[in-house]
Amino acid sequence: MKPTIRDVAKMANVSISTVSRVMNSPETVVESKRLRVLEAIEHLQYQPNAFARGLIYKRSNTLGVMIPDVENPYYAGLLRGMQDAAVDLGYSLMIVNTDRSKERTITYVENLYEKQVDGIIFASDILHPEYYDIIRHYQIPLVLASTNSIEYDVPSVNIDNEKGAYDAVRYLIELGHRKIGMLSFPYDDSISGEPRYNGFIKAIKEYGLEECATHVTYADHRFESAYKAAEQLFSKYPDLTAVFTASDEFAMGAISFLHEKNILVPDQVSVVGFDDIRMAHMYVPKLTTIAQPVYEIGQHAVKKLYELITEEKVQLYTEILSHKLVIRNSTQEV
Amino acid sequence: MKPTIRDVAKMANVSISTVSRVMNSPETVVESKRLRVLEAIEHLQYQPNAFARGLIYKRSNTLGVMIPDVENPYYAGLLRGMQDAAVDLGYSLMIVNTDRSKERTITYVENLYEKQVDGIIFASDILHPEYYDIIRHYQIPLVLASTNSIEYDVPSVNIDNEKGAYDAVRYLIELGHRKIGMLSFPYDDSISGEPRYNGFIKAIKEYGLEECATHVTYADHRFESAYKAAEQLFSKYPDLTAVFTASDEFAMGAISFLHEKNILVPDQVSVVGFDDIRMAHMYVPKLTTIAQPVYEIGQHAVKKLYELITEEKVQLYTEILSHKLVIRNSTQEV
DNA sequence: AATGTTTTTGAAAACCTTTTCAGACTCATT
DNA sequence: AATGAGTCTGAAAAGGTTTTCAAAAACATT
Repeated sequence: MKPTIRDVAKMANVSISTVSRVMNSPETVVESKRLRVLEAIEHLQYQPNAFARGLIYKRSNTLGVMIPDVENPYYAGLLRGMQDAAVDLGYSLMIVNTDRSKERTITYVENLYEKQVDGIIFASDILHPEYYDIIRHYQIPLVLASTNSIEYDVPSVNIDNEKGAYDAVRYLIELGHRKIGMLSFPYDDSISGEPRYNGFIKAIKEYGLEECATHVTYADHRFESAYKAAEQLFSKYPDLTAVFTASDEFAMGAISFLHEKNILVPDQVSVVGFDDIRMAHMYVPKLTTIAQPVYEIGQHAVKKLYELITEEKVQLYTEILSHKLVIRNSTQEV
Repeated sequence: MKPTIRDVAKMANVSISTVSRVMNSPETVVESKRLRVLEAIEHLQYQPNAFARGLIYKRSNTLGVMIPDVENPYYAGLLRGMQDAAVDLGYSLMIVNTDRSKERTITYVENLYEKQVDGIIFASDILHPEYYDIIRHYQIPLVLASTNSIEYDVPSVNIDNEKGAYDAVRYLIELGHRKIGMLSFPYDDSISGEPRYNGFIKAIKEYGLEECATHVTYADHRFESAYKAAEQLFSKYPDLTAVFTASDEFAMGAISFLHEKNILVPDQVSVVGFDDIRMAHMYVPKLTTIAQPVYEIGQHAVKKLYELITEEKVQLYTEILSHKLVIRNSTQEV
């Protein structure tokens, strides 16, 4: 049996109130008793029961994290930042994979609510009305990480995806590339699909390369489909000298395809990715990419959630962290 | 304010006992009342409070997972399997990164204990006596995933690392390689360092290649240090035609190094990895590797922990899942 | 109609902690 | 020695649920 406060009290020969006080406001109990209590706690290896505490404080010191898929390396970095910040603030994390399934997601929200999480971080997916409604209804504090919402007024931490894409493409143009294609997320993905595409378009227009606007193929978020999309892209536009991809995984898909066709990267085709996942610098060639500060996004998201929980409001609603272009070996002058 | 069982009772005009019964043994309450209660629950969107329940059942339906580092892609697969199995069994997961730090790990155990997790999965690290003692003392059910313990009698799910390494090296030998090196984890890592090294040795001895036994360099678990280790290895033994690496990340480190030295893989040097992380088939070249059934390891670990929690014992103590050699493009005949 | 049996119900205790409140004790002041 | 102020302590209530137990209600049997 786990020792309870009662056992400690008995052993130290004081009331349970005194034991509680030793733990929560030790200065109010005389030294002699305090020492006895401390000794008893140590001896029994007593740890207060979080259920009983939760019942009183109505807080669990636990945060729910909803991400599409732990296996995606991009989220791993996010998680890492969240974890570290949570530990600092005395919180634990409960992580669920939504797989971008509405049904699953809603069940998980119910779960997290029942488990009395103090707040939820919803990461990297579209905040559908169904999600918003239920979280809203339960009145669970919510912040968005690596995504944002246009329709709803929810605090978020993200980067400027359009600007990131723009910077990537401009870099290619400045290297002298004129025939540039793009491997895009689906356009209806308003989080990273639409803005990255828009950034691409903006850059090419600005430099008068309107004809590139059609050099785009779409793929869902996985490597395999990026590989196929690259195949399509290059069969239609074989004279492309550069391609901007919506993620590093897409970049790898493209490079894999090109490698198989014996097209050299970067000698014949330059590729720039997005995200700067850990693997980006392990790849052959090392990827030139737009680095997202994933770790910071994760950290800031939990800090913001903490702020929301404790102050019930948040200073800075929409936080945009800055990306940067990391130049490695998958690009070169034309 | 969150609705409580009392609010439901009031609205349905019954006692709280009846409400509780509707939720836990509905057949014992007459239909008319049951319907009224159900309606009230629906209307108030009532969810029972997990703290109060936990206090009674002494269970949280939450499992603690301790892994070295979420960012390592190998663990992501593990986690995925655990998550899916946990959801099936009605459990949530609380995940912590130990960073292989003793101090941190012990604090986390205390945390998880306080949060009343029903059990702990300890993954991919050595179960130091300090860890074992504290978990043991708190009497928290424990299973090991992707690791095992020689000193202590703890249920575990793992693969046969020595056999895996042996199979990898034998494959290289059968391809005709005679000058084979290894990039090993530290030998004092008794989980994957020692057995994989031993498997290497076993294979080369069996084929009379004793002189290869010295062609080994060591690195900690990260890419960068594998890169350096590869540098050492090839500067000492430049005529190696194949190298077996203790992980896919190591394989990538080796290939990166070789690529930079303009040594072609697999044309001049064959490389075989270990783990088959998701990235392995995205790499250029796609890695030949020993595939661990990570997803299954995760799943089985959760199931085993569940068994341990509910039955207080476990059928199969040490579970060894089978690996397989996946032949891709980083190896070829000599 | 009276009795016995079974089903259904609600009151209250239990789980473990924190916190309020009032009483006991200490110490200083007259 | 009596009073007052201040410090320390323990009893009890509260938090939300499940479960036991006894009472009430429903039904069946004579």
